[in-house]
Amino acid sequence: MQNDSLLGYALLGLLQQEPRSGYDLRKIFANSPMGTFSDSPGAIYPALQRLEKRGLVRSRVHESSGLRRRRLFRPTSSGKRAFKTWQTKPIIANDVIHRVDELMLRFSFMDESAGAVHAARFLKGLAKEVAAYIPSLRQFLKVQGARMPLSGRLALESGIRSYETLLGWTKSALRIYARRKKRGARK
Amino acid sequence: MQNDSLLGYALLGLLQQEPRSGYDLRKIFANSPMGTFSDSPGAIYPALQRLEKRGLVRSRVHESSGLRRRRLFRPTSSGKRAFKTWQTKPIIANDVIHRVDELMLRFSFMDESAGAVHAARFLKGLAKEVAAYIPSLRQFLKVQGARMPLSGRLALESGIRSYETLLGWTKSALRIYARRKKRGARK
DNA sequence: AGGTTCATGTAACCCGTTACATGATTTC
DNA sequence: GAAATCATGTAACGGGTTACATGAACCT
Repeated sequence: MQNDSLLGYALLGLLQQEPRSGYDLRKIFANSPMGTFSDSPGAIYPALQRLEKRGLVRSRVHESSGLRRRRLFRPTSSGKRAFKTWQTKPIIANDVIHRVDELMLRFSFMDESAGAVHAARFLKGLAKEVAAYIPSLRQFLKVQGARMPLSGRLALESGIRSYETLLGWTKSALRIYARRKKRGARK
Repeated sequence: MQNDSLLGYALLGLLQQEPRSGYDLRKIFANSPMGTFSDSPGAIYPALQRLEKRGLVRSRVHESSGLRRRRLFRPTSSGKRAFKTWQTKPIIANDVIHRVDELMLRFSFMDESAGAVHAARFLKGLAKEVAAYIPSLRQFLKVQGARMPLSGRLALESGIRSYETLLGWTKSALRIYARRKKRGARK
């Protein structure tokens, strides 16, 4: 089933690396730059319950002697499928305008769950959409800039720069995948 | 009387430029790169009602002959005060980690509602916090990079680049305010 | 006269935030 | 034996999304 929050996908992605408990996941969000996700129990435990209810993960309580009881979650095959579907769906213009965070999350787990071919395809699609969006921002700045206050203009300029940076990143990332592919083929 | 969503502040900021209707505001969100806000009526009209209930804006129905009836909103003095307080509060580390969008929104309306002095102060504070955050991301990449998949590493690299771009932007924006101040003084 | 745009709203649903609660285990 | 940390949860609240509803004015 569709209808999962970003947090749900982040959890699914992390659980695909290895089985983890809710507490493990909270620590990851608290101690790593991974997304901007909340490490609060009120977000994570309900999200795990929803994933389980939808059949995307299953869990088992571990009571290793001497250790605290932990409920370990792992994705089901249906969960893996749903994740990959979400991850590899084509990039549309609106993703670049309104959902850059989601795009980066999708890419973060690309190697592990979809492979290098999908990673390269993703980067190409992203580069295309970003390259298409930047001129429209420039155009807006050119047309509307005069009647905007300085700080507004500068804020827009900041947005443009950040998309330019993103575009540059996709290109350098693509080069890395290309190099890797060549080396792999040579071996 | 705190507790306002980002959308609430965006609306307050726009209403400070000139009185507008809900429909005006929707069009702005639909047709400008302003934030990533929703232009859906289900978001905007309730948000305006909340602002009015909290005394931050007031509204009046206009029935100019021959025109459609429009409800025009404008900020109250208490609304202006609340906006400026939010806008000029000191920048903390967590803002840079979790709330860059909010920071840019605060800055967008800086000239109009707080003035150039506050704008420069804001940029200095932002530069300081961003400059402090970047090394910790680099450190994380250095320590954890080896055990991360390529796509994860690249995603993190993208985040670092975007903070570097933001830092560069704050500096160039600061130069602009400095220049402007000098020119103003010379006059 | 009929379709489009203007303009304002409401209701169900989902989910994140904040705060609270509970108990076990480790640490000093 | 007290405090901190581990570990899992729940409940109230706020607010955004989606979808639906309504009617007036404008266009052809």
